[in-house]
Amino acid sequence: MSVRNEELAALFEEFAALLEAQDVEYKPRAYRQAAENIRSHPEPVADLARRGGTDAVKEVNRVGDAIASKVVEYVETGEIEELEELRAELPVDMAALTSVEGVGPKTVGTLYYELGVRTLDDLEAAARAEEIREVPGFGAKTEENILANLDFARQSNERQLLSRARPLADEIQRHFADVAAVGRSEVAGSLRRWKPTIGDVDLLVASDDPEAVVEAFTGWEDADAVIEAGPTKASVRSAGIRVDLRVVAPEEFGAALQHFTGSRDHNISVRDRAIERGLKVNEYGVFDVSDVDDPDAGQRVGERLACETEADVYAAIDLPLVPPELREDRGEVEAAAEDRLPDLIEESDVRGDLHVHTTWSDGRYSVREMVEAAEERGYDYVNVSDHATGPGMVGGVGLSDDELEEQLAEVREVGDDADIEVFAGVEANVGEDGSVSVGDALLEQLDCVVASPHSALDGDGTERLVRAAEHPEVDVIGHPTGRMLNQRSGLDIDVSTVATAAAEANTALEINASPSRLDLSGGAVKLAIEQGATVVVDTDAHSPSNFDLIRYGVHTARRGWAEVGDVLNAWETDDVRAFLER
DNA sequence: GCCGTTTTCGGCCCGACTGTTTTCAGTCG
Repeated sequence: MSVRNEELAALFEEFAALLEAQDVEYKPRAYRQAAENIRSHPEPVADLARRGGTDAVKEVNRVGDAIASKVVEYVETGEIEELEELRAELPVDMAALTSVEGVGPKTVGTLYYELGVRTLDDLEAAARAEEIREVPGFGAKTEENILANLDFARQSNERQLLSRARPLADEIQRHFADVAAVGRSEVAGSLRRWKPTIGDVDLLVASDDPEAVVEAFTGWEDADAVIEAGPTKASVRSAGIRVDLRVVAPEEFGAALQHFTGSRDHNISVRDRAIERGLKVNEYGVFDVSDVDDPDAGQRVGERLACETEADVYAAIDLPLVPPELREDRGEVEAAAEDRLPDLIEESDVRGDLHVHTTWSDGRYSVREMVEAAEERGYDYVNVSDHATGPGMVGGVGLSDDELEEQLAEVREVGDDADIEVFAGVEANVGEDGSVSVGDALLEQLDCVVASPHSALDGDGTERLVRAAEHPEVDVIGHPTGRMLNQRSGLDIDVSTVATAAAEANTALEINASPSRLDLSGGAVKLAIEQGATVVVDTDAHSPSNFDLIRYGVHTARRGWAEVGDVLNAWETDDVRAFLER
């Protein structure tokens, strides 16, 4: 069983917290940044360690000799000696304890040394016994807050899917629409960057009367609890999701939006570039501090160059506007500086969907209904791709070759009546050995064959997907890793290897737009495109309303730097047909 | 611990809020 990036990231986050608890400076930040970059690395870092040792692991941004050798040590031995030593000195359940709102590494350290608190249960017992308020630097209020936040920490440490967070953000914005003090309001943070899962919802509001906005926010009917509320900033919990509000002056909205959209690492790159130019960037604007003795003397020191719009902020450091989806410190600042940012695909560029189900398998609408829905959306083409029977298909969902043959007749008939191109397809299963679960004779009759892994979804899937991609009748590899967000991480794949094979075989790699999948991920899409592969954004629709999920897929494609030319279903019908026939 | 068109040594993003304090540490984003 291979080591997952998530597991490595958690280790280094624990490392960072243990160091921070002991008042170590700077190292915690280095460990946290490394952890974050390992987590979001599109390929298993453990594989890098096995294949190329520390030098290969150092390819990960912000990972140097020391952390790389710890990765190798962990992959080889299952342990990191230094981490074990730190754990021995501070034997606490760091991840659980710091998941309590308001409890950080320093607090964990103090409560362990003063009261012997090691677990959430210890923490609750100490709070109930009113022991925490006796510790120097703590008081009754802190103790109450810990008790109030304990239950929430116990029940939920999952990140939220976009499909929950987006509608919640929309809901608050509707609430704000009736508040006179609210000027412009925008979603910021990871939600605006369309990360597949988000920790909280960040909202930014422009107003000359911030306190009225905070009041309207904390008084929002769906706010279950107020976490904090100051003059310009407040946080509430709603439906188990933390929502952070920040209110800024209208003339500083652009600088604030840039700041609160992040990512943290992107902003560090932006600030580094500003520092090179004698400038300072913060949430209030870009300032020329070259003639200022102490640039850190206040929030608005020096001559302000920009702040009204995000474009002004980037222009002040000689960059074009960087789209939010690219702001992950994956080379976008360098690309912007060299004027080679991609011309990203947009939702309106999508011309069809190549992965759609009907009542023939587990869809809830007929072939005709799904085709009509695609027509109504203004699509030029749609591929009917019901499940074939095979590995991973349970409960009689998948169709036999004979049944597929029957369905083919119906799809052709509907296609004859339709104003759009109707491709006859299938979603076949990729077996553990990379074989495809439908007979070649039938595959040859079909226009567009999607092949997806549905079983044995762990371990290394590279060879398996390469073999499927090289099958002459396969046109699309559906949800390549089979991951389900928050549930299973799916196959480990060497994206470059799979993408290279797919590019040579004229097989497209799917970006499955279902919010619980988003598979491939944005990082993997970027790698795939760099290898020359074509991607396709599909909704895997089981009903007409599912076609709306396309936006999650398009934004994932944008996170992968995809342009129209990279995305099969942004092409015209004839070009798609030509690709499928190759 | 990481990193380099100011550096291989000496810096490290930066500000709001809270609770505990008489000026600040910890947490969070």
